[in-house]
Amino acid sequence: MGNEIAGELHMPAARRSPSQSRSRERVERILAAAAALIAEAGSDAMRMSDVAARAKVSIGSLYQYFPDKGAVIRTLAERCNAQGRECIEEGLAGVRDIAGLKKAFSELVDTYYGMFLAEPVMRDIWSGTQADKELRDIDLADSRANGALLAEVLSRLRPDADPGELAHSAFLVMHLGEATMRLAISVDRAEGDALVEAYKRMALREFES
Amino acid sequence: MGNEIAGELHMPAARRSPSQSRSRERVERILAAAAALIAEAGSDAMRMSDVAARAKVSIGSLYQYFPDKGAVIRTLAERCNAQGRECIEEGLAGVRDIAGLKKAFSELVDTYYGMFLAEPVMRDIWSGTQADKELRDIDLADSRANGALLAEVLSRLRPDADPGELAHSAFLVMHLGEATMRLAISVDRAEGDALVEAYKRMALREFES
DNA sequence: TTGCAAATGTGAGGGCTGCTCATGTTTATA
DNA sequence: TATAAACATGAGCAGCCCTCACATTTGCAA
Repeated sequence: MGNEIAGELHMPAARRSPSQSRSRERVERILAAAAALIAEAGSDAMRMSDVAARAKVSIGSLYQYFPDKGAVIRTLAERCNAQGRECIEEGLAGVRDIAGLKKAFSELVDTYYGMFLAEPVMRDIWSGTQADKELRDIDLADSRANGALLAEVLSRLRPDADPGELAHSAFLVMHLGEATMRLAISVDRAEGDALVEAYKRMALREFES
Repeated sequence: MGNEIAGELHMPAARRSPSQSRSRERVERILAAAAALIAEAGSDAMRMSDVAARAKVSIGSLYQYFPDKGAVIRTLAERCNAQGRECIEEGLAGVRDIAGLKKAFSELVDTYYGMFLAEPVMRDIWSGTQADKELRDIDLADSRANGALLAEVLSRLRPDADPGELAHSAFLVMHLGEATMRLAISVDRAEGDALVEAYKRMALREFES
């Protein structure tokens, strides 16, 4: 509440801002330990005491940099999102026409799907435990940001269309993309692939007309 | 694990099957108390001790009918789903052509949206805490069941189309419908309405061609 | 009605986990 | 080298889910 300290790169909910390089390293060790534990057994089974132990840090230290367990997970989540956003920005960068957008979007979906399949942390955080309201807010902000990127391209390619409607459409397409990923990794691989393909068809059609 | 007792109407995870009418009443009181507490502060803040107190039942009794906290929530969730499924079955019953399907689907989406907006329990369970893996499985089964209803109608109206593809498409449309509802109630009303409209356009287009 | 077994009800307390805080240690600065 | 501020530590507190040994009620046969 009364924290006036400015957030650094993906250190949103820090209780004490690490000003010495030693503690920067500590924070990284904590996050690495948390990621490893989540990859092993999921964020629900992750115990704060285990995180501290694996990071070779006392629980007290842990709580000096993260106000609670959720904050650790949220920090990891935001790093995942930042990585994803970078992909999207890159992918949409050179788009010149609708055909190009379709191609770029299609490839982006595949890339994202691959990331969801390969990254246990990403899978756990987004497909799994969303108990935290703040995590859902982060998810929402992510969809919004990604939707804005898409909407920008779309409104450039279709200047005659209503910008507001375009924005809603782009937001929804991005959000439903995430939902599709979550669904796809919850079922067997073959069905997941088919569902992702079905999503692509739906989304691409949205770019036409 | 070793429970051979058959599940009754929406009593899936019961530890002891209520054979006396008195205990039926008790179970209903427990569920009503849980629903009320969820409506007030969300399932995350719901304490088992509070549920027992409000239902005028001891905690021990509570745990005779529900193996754990998740089971209470899941039972409530399945009741919601059953209610929703009934709506969908009714809505799709008289459909004779694609135009009729579009109209029925559009109305169904509005009905569902209204339910999400009005029912705090539904909102909490589906948009909120999905910490439980088994809850997500219930969600998935629900989408699948609803998707099957839609796929049946679709394959009747378009006998030439590939049934497998149709099934995937219907499953996805239903699941993304839920995702859209969750999204819509997370933002302000005006934007939520617009997003639901955008979803409808996307979904209806899926029924054509 | 009475007596007995099975079903049902009870709530103090066990166990686990997130988190705090009083105390000790290291670092930066003069 | 002295002093203050930043940083580190881990025993223990608080709170919650759930169990279990014991009490009560119900169904039913004698």
